[in-house]
Formats: sequence, structure tokens, C-alpha cells
Amino acid sequence: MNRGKGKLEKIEKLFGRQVTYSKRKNGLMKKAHQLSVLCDVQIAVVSFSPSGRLSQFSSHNKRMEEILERYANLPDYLRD
Amino acid sequence: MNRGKGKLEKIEKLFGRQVTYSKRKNGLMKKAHQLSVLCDVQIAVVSFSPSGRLSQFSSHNKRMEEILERYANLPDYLRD
DNA sequence: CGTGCTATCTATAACTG
DNA sequence: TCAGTTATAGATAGCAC
Repeated sequence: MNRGKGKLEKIEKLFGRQVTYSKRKNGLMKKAHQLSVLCDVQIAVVSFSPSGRLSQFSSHNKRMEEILERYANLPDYLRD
Repeated sequence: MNRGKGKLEKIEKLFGRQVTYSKRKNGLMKKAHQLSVLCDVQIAVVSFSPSGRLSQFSSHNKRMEEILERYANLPDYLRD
């Protein structure tokens, strides 16, 4: 029912933080996947859970390393 | 009005692809930011536009390199 | 390239099993 | 922990500027 409006600040209770992390992390990865398919672009997402576990997404079955290599080698004029 | 239900496949027209990329990329970065604040976790997002331009997000004002270093050095038991 | 609108679709907080 | 439910808040497609 989405009772709490959800201010954008750290969730203090560890349990709630873990639950929210799990759900929102799935949503984030889903959005990344959709964007990569819809627009045919390379995307990489790296996320560490509150307990330090890694989750990752890399588009087009590319290895994460391949995308990070493209990131590292990108010329300046294509950066923000 | 969200007329097209939006199947999950590449948008064929370049212009539409660029517009959708721009909008959804903003949404993705926003979600990543929210997750990093709400759950106090490190997140990195790297995204290349249809024209090859880079957008990136890294949480907590950490340099992207710092997060990618954590990624590279993470022990296997914390990986998926 | 953006920004604003808005009807509709999607994600999700709180809850239950 | 972990999946499902449901009422809401949030995101966004198509359009106009």
C-alpha cells in the first residue's frame, strides 16, 4: 500500500534496508536490461548490497570487463 | 499517454531510440541514486548512448574508479 | 538536444501466507 | 527469509514547444 511516502534518506533499520535493497535492486537491473534492449546500447551496473555482496548487470552478454574497458579507453570528447 | 504498450525489443527508428534513451537513462540514473541513498550502498552505472556518448553514475561521491576497483578486487565468495 | 503535459503503465511499501 | 497481494507513488510514450 506504499504507506510511507518514502523520503530519500537512508533507511535506518537494517532489516528494512535489506528488504528494500533486494526489491529495488531487482527493479534497477530490470530497467537497465530494458534500456539496453530498447535502445541497443551497452550498459553496465555494479551494485554492492548492504552486506557487501555484489550484483551486476552487463548488456548484450558482453563481459563486464569488455564494457569497463570501453569505459576506460573512451576518448574525452565522448565523456560528460 | 503511453499508447504503445512497448514490447521489449529494439526501437527501429533512430530518432525514437535516441529520445527513449534520453528519458529512460535519466530514470535509470535516478533509480540508482535513490537505491544508493536509501540503502547506503555503493553503486556504479556506465551507459553508452546510441551515438556512443557516455553517461555514468557513481554513488556517495566516490570516484567511479574506486567502485570499479572494489569490483575488481572483490573475493569470489561475495560474487554471484 | 531539452522541458512540460497527462493518460496509462510500472514499481514498490506494507502486509500476509 | 521469501513469494504473492494490493493500493499508491513513480515512470514514461506520445505529443507540443
